[in-house]
Formats: sequence, structure tokens, C-alpha cells
Amino acid sequence: MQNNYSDDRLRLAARLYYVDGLGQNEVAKFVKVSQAKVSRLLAMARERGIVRISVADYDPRRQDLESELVDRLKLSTVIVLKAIDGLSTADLRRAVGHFSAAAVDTLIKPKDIVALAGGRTIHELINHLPERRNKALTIVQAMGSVDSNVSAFDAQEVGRVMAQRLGGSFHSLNTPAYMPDKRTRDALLKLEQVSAVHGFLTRANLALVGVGTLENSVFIEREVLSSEEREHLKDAGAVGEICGRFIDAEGKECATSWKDRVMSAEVEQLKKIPLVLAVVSGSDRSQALLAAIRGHLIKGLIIDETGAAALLKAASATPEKKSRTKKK
Amino acid sequence: MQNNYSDDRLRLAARLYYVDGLGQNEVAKFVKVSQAKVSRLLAMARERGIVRISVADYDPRRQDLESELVDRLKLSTVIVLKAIDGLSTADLRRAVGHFSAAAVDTLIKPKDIVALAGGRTIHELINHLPERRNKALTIVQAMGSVDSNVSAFDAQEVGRVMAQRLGGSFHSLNTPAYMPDKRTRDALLKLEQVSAVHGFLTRANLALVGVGTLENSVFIEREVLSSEEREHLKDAGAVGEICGRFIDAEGKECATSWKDRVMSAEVEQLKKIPLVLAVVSGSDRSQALLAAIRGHLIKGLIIDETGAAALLKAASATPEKKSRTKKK
DNA sequence: GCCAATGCAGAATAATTATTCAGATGATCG
DNA sequence: CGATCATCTGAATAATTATTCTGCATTGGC
Repeated sequence: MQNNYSDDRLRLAARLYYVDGLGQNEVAKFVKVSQAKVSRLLAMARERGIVRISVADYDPRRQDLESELVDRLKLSTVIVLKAIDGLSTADLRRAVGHFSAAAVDTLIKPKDIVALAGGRTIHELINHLPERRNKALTIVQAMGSVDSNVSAFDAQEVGRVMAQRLGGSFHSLNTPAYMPDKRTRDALLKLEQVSAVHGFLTRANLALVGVGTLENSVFIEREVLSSEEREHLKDAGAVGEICGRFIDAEGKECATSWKDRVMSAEVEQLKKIPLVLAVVSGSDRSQALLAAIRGHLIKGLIIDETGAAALLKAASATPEKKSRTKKK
Repeated sequence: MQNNYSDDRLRLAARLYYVDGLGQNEVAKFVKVSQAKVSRLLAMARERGIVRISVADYDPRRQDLESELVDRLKLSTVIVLKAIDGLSTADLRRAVGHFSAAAVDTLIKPKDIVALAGGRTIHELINHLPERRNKALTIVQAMGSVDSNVSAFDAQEVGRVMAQRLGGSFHSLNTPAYMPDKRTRDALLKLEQVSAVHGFLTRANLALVGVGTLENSVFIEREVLSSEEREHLKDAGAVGEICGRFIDAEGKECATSWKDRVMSAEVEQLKKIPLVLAVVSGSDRSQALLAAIRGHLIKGLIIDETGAAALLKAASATPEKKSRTKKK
């Protein structure tokens, strides 16, 4: 080690500052250096563990709701995050992302293949993952880009960031989410580039997906769905969307033109992935989530406590099977 | 407890700030309060021990020098404080005061009678004592005021502060340190007010005193001693001063007019106090300290490491007894 | 010996955190 | 019911802390 920054010096500075409560200026006089140096000494002392700051655990999760959801909805992994009252939806997403990141990080094993859809909450989640380049992940884009105007929420972008943060390679689909017609979609699917991704999807052991409703989803926000189209989908029984696929209350994919034009993980593929986690925030997704759960499209959930509560309530109100398409 | 500042809320804020490294502004957004509130929440969290900051011990003492001094000079209590190189004498005093305060605090038992002289280092020491009003001390002024212009270093002022900080009553001498003549001094000694203090001094179980030299003492600094007077004292064999009493190299009080005019603890009284601690800083006091130690006027020492080293060196150079009055 | 290259220190400055202040809220008591 | 008192809050501001930038010193070639 160097001669400056001797442990004894660091301890002295740290002691004066943290224990005796002197300001950095006072410490500076004491130790005969500039305040700037004191700031650096203290940073070093924290770094070296001479100063240890411990915080009584704040448990950001609602374990009670988690187990209730696991029991009631037969899910395998549920993470319910506490929510502060009065948070805007954007802040709520940030909170969910922030606190779920650690849990997701532990869920991911070093050599996993992770299928990844886009979405705003997922975006937050990915951005709160720890920085470390030591995993050998394979990350696969589970769904094409929503529109040409690339946004930070797109699976493409989110996947890139995730691979960068945790370490690993990112396999991009490099296509729009919806093609003009089935023929074009199928043609693309044959492309080596695309089919390779498709292959990874089949072997993925974890997926992170969003779940949208017809009222609130990234498709609405980015104006990819017109209101007529939305009505059309509703008439076809759609109550939610997952990876760009519209599903009815039983979790079956609705037979509409969208089905043939979408470029994303197939419903059957999703079903085969050992752990598909829906990442959502807010309390307006219950119907869509229930549908996805019933269809076994998702096996776990990351959600805030208000969303969890709403979901539990909805689950009681529509007691499995025989659900109305919409209460109207 | 109130509803705000719930532990959970504090934990959340503390966690975000200290563990996750967010700034207070970011935490504020998260928790939906102002940054000011976050600052308050964090203060509260530290207060309540939700955040614990621990610093690897910095040992401000030089235990090696302490035991060497105890052995070589037959002292009972020695506290040697580390000194940073290049500190001004004022800063050195501050450092000694700062770090010795805790030790002194533990030395003082709740119902002690403490005799207290003035002095600059003692002043620093007293000012670094912890604030707590729970001891039932009796603090006695061991020496009159140096001059009419009351200064923060005077025993009077220092005693007042000490009583206020630790809790207890302060018995003040309310007289100047030196009287015009013996008659006046003796007359004052008969005053109930003054003799009461005198009585306390006899029963004191701890004393904190300074030790000055003829070159450097509060008397010189405050211009109470003229240079002729100083020469006169030197001729009388004086090598140091304690509680306003000038002593020769053997620790005997010099027979000068000062002896009869000083208003302070008597040498015989000091000798009877179980623990008399000299509180000094700097390396120019060695001869005076040696004298005081030889005369058994002090039984312990609080000093910085350079002073301690100088003292040890001086002790070797003048091997007990048969010492020259001054090397000249 | 001379010249980058490197690293470190402190002055200046930017950024962050603590405190003050004035208004709002609400509890308590007459 | 007010009136009073005691908190509590966030905006503004003061104070403190972190960072940038520049110059100085040292190191290690050539």
C-alpha cells in the first residue's frame, strides 16, 4: 500500500468525522490536510471497510401477499413489492424495478437462457440490476420492436442493457413486432437470424414478460393500436396481451389477424419455459393477469402490493372457469 | 410513537440512501416527501439506531509510551495522545483535549470532588467532555483568576463549564490568583466563602492541573510576570509552576514573595489528593514536569506523544536526585 | 540530465445536505 | 366551538461535501 492513506490515518479521520461528529473542515484542520482530502480519505475509509454503515433491514416485499398469491393462483414464484401511497405510475414502476432487481438477479443462474420482452416496468427492473460482467448469460429477445422509433422500453433495447449489465450475449430478433401479413412474417421466420432466436426461445429457462390490457399497454401508449382495432380485439374476446399476443379470459390466444402477424415467442413456447415471470405494476391488470395465469402462460409474478391486492380480489370475484368476457 | 417516522418508513429511506446509494433527492421522490424531510428521516434513523455507523477503532493513545512513563517515573495514571506532525501548538492542545476527554470522563466517578486549575490544554479538555447532566460532582477551583480580564482558560470559567457539562456544582474561589501581599491573602483565606473551597480541596479525590515553565505559561502569556520577576524566580531556583506555585527542580516550592501571595491549593494539599493529573501539551515542559513528579505534586499525566518522548529523554538525562538547577 | 507520464494536493467550484422560516394542520382546553 | 399551542411540512437558503481542474513533484525511461 502507499504511504498516504495509511490505515491509521483513515481511522483517525473516520473516527473524528463519524464518531465525534466533526465536519470535514474540522477534521481537515485536525489532520492537517485540505477538506478535499478529507472527503477522499473518508471515501477511502468506507471503501476499505474501516467505516461500516449498516441499516436495519428494510424488507421491501409483502411476503404475506406473496404466499397468498402462490396458494390461490398456483404460481411458483411471486414477488410482491411494497408501494408507497400516492406514487405516480411512473414512480411506482421505478420502485418495483428497484426492489425486484435484486430478487431477479438471484433468480438468474450464470448460464441461463433468458427470454425477454419489453415493457416499462421491465425496463426499470433491468436498469436496476447490479453491474457485474461475470455471468455467461444468453439473453433472447422474445418479441419484435413495437415501432421503428426505438424506445428504451423495447425488448431490443432492454435486452442489450441486461446483457451489458450482468454479462452475456444478447440475441436480437431485429424485426418489428407486427408484420404486414402472415406471409411476410412466415418468410422472416425462416431467416437464419430469426430462426436462431426462435431456437433459443425453445430452450430458455426463464422469461421476463409484461402483461398488458386492452386499455393500458405499450401498444396503446405508442399508438400502434387504433381504437377500432381495439374494439375488434375485444369482440374477439381479448382481455390481455402478452408478448404481443392477445389472449381471452381463459388464456387462449385470440384468433385474429394479429396472431398471424406477430413476431414473438409463441404461446406454446412460453408454456414450455420453466419460469415465465410477468413483471407488472399498477392495479388495473388483474383480468389480463388472471387470463394469463389460467392459460398457464405465466408461472410467476413480480408486482406491487396494490396490484397484488387487486389481483387477489379479482381472483375471488371470478372463481376460475366460467368468467364473463367483460363485466360491461 | 407518532405515525410518521414509522420504523418501516425510516428503514426504507435509510436503505435507499445508505445501501442503494441514492441521493436525498432521489429518495425524496421515492418516498414522496421533500428532500428536507428525507434529511430529517435519515437523522431520525441514525438516532434510533436503524442506521449504525461503526468505525474501526482508532486508538488515539500511545500505550507503549504510557507504560514506559508509568514505569520510569512511578506515575499511577498516564495518558499519552498521538500527535499529528506539524500541528500548531493550539491545534495540538485541541487534539489532546479532544482525545483525552473520554479517558478523563471515565476517570471521574459520579460523586467525586474534583479540583481544577486553569490552563489552555485543560480548557480544551473540558470543552470536549461529553454533555450529560447526570453526575453529582463537586468541582472546586484550585487556583484564583489570573487577571481581571476573565478568559476562557481561567479555572473559574473552566470549572463552570465542567460542572455544566458533566453535571454537578462548582465552587469558585472568586479571588485573583495573586494578592498584593501576604496579609491580604491570609485575610481572604479566612473568609467563609474562601475557606469552604479550601476545605473541599483537602477532600478532593482528583485534580486536574496545568504545569507551566518559566518560559511558557499562562502567566507569561497574559503578562502577569514581568521579565525581571521571571529572572528573580529563576534565581530562586524555580523551574516550573503548578497552580500558581513556583517549584524548584526537586519539586519544592520556592520561597519567594509569590508563595505568600498566591491563592490556590497548597502544595501539601495537592500531595494529599489521591490523583493529581497534569494536563499539558508540547515538548517544552519536561523539566517542570520532572520537578513536579519528583516533588510528588502530580501523580499522573495527560500529554501528547512528542511531550511524552521529550519527558522520557529528559528523565534519562537527569537521573533522579542530584540534578542541576538549570543546564544554562 | 531532460522529458513525458503519472499521481497527488489543494483551490475553486459544483452538487448535495442541513437548517431556517413561514404557513398549515390538528390536538387540547376553556 | 374558537383560541392557543404544538407539531409538522416543504420552499428557500445556508452550510457542508464531492468533484473538477490545475499545478507541482516524483518516477522512469532515454
